[in-house]
Amino acid sequence: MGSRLTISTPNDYDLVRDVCSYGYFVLAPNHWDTKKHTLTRPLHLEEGPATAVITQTGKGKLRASFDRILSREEQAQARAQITRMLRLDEDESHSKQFHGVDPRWKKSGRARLFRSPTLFEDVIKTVTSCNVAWPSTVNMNKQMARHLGQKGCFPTAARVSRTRVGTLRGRCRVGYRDQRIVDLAKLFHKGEIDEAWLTDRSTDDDDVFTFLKSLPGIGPYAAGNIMMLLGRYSRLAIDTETVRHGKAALGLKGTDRQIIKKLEKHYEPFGEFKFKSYWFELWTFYEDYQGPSETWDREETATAFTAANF
DNA sequence: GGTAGACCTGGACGC
DNA sequence: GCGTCCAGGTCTACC
Repeated sequence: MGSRLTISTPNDYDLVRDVCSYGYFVLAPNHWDTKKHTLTRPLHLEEGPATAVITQTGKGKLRASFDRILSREEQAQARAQITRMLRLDEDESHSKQFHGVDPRWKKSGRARLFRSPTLFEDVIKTVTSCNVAWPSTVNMNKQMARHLGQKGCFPTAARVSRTRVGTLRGRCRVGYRDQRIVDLAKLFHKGEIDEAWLTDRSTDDDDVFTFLKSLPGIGPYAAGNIMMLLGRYSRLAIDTETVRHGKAALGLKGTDRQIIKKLEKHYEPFGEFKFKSYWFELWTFYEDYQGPSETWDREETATAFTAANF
């Protein structure tokens, strides 16, 4: 029997709703159990990998059960990673502020977007989502966890920085992203990505955006997406899905360039929460087609979430 | 500052 | 079952 941690959450936290809120929850090594409503996730800790099964035990309370005993230090590390992943740092007042700006989500309570236990994983997952259909993103993450991750964990920056580009391409099927992924891992491993500066509220959004765009493999879309993952929601991450959403859900007309301008204008009133307003609109559209997100299974989304199905 | 073409994978489609 | 086409965001070279 392993360690069990009780984790306090904001009162409005809902594990089912708040985990199943962004596509990364179905990407390896995350496993969402669609029946038991638990999140299983292997974490890198000081003495090696440990897998957590996270369940909601009541209002404001989660339980994380591990497959081995954790030291005191490891318990603190696990808490920190789970807090980041589940966005437990965004308290009720943050949700209320968002719902004040965009009341459409007040009833459902949607306010948080699932992310990864580390910024490195978020950045690599973003790169694997660029210029590919969703099934390839699913596969790249699955293969990286399988071939490079210790006991099924997502690989660390140190491990990826030592990996040959041919291995990433051949085994993990990342294609031309191979060199960019290794270069990003080296930057993280050498400590050249200053996470404290990126998350500091006094750092300007424009400066963060400019810095992110200077990283290998990160363009305007990826930088906008990583800003969301850093908790900065003042920008959109515009890709072909955004344009499709503008046409299909908002009825916008014109060339892609014109539609993008109209989208920027459409989301302008949501100010600091633009990304959330956009994302929950898009998410609702996906749920209308595929059913509630808590019923989505990784393998099913890999086949169901193709452009042809939208 | 704007744009064309290359990059790689996997799904869709035609035969 | 095989071959071909296409979608997807970033990067480089060029105007």
